[in-house]
Amino acid sequence: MSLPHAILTALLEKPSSGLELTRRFDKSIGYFWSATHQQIYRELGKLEDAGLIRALPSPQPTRGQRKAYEVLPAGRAELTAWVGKEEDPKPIRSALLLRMRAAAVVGPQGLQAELRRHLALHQEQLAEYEQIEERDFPAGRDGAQDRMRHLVLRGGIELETFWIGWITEALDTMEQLPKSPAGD
Amino acid sequence: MSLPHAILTALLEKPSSGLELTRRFDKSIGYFWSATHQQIYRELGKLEDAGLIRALPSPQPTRGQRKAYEVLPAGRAELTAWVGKEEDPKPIRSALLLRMRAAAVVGPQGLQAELRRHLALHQEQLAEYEQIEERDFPAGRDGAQDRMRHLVLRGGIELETFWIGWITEALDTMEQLPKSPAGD
DNA sequence: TCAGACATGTAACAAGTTACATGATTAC
DNA sequence: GTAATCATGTAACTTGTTACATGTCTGA
Repeated sequence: MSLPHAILTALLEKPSSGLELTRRFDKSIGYFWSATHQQIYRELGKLEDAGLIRALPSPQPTRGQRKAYEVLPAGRAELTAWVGKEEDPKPIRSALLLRMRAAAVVGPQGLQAELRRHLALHQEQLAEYEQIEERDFPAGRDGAQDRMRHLVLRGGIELETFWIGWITEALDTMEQLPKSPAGD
Repeated sequence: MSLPHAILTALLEKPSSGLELTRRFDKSIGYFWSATHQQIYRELGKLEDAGLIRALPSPQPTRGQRKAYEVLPAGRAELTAWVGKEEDPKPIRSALLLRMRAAAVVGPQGLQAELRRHLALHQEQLAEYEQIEERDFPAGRDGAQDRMRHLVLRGGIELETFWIGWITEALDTMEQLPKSPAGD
């Protein structure tokens, strides 16, 4: 149940239309909560019905015409309550770790190439985050908002760093393995 | 599309019934791919229909009576193909990072307590993994299977370590913050 | 015999994904 | 006027979650 809260956060930062939100989810917000435009439109509808947001008054908001939303007090209250709510961390779901386990059973054919490909992707992502860090969080700026947003970015950076480390470790290990598939 | 492959892996390691699988998902496999018994039964049905697994011959497998499955050659082939297939990493979805970003907008009320709670949970999980590591991967054992399964566990350990580090960092930062909510 | 554990399953729903449909605006 | 882009939306489907229903087996 986090998508509505992601949208509320984004709209509080800046009232936007569905497509603008989609674009912002492709960038910053989507770095830790991704969503497609279909999900976003569906959720905007629900949030509006629930009275948490409203469409900004505009000419005639028909199909094809831009419709921007802003957060209502009830929406801000809902988000505020959610920030401190007890909610257990969801168990990890990593297809890559799963594939490694499967490889232990049926042999690693092809997995090394995949690992190398993922390594490159994570390195790219890390580079992107580090660029954002340099640009948006130079030493010195330290308002409360800045620090918290910097923490979020640090999370992304450290996660990518973890993956790069693990994949490197995995590749090292697998290179030392005999070529034949692991038999039971 | 990983649940079927998680099940195939588990069944190759050891033919099992639905409930046994559920138990194994609560432990080892579920550490990186969780599933409830309802998901598992549904998926077992599909895999059987697809001819990838079959029920082991048994008395009369009616409702309420144990029904064990084993993997057929087609199932092993499917899993083998999947291990090396190109499949991009899924974007991260972290409610905790999202809550931090929301806190930057509506203020951090309650978030610190949540962070402390999560910190404790992650520390517990890490301790559990480290116990498993000691028990199952003592220095010396180094078959190909062992090494790959050890890598998977290392992934879990390093991920928990990442979270512990990040949350600690976050708590440090937030303790230095002024008490008032972050205004826009 | 009946309580409790074991075991499989249904149903309804929520969330996420994929493909496509429709209308408005702009630039040529 | 028509192609490209902007913008909102529907529909169908898959995956994951929650609550509950049903049958079997074991031991007190």
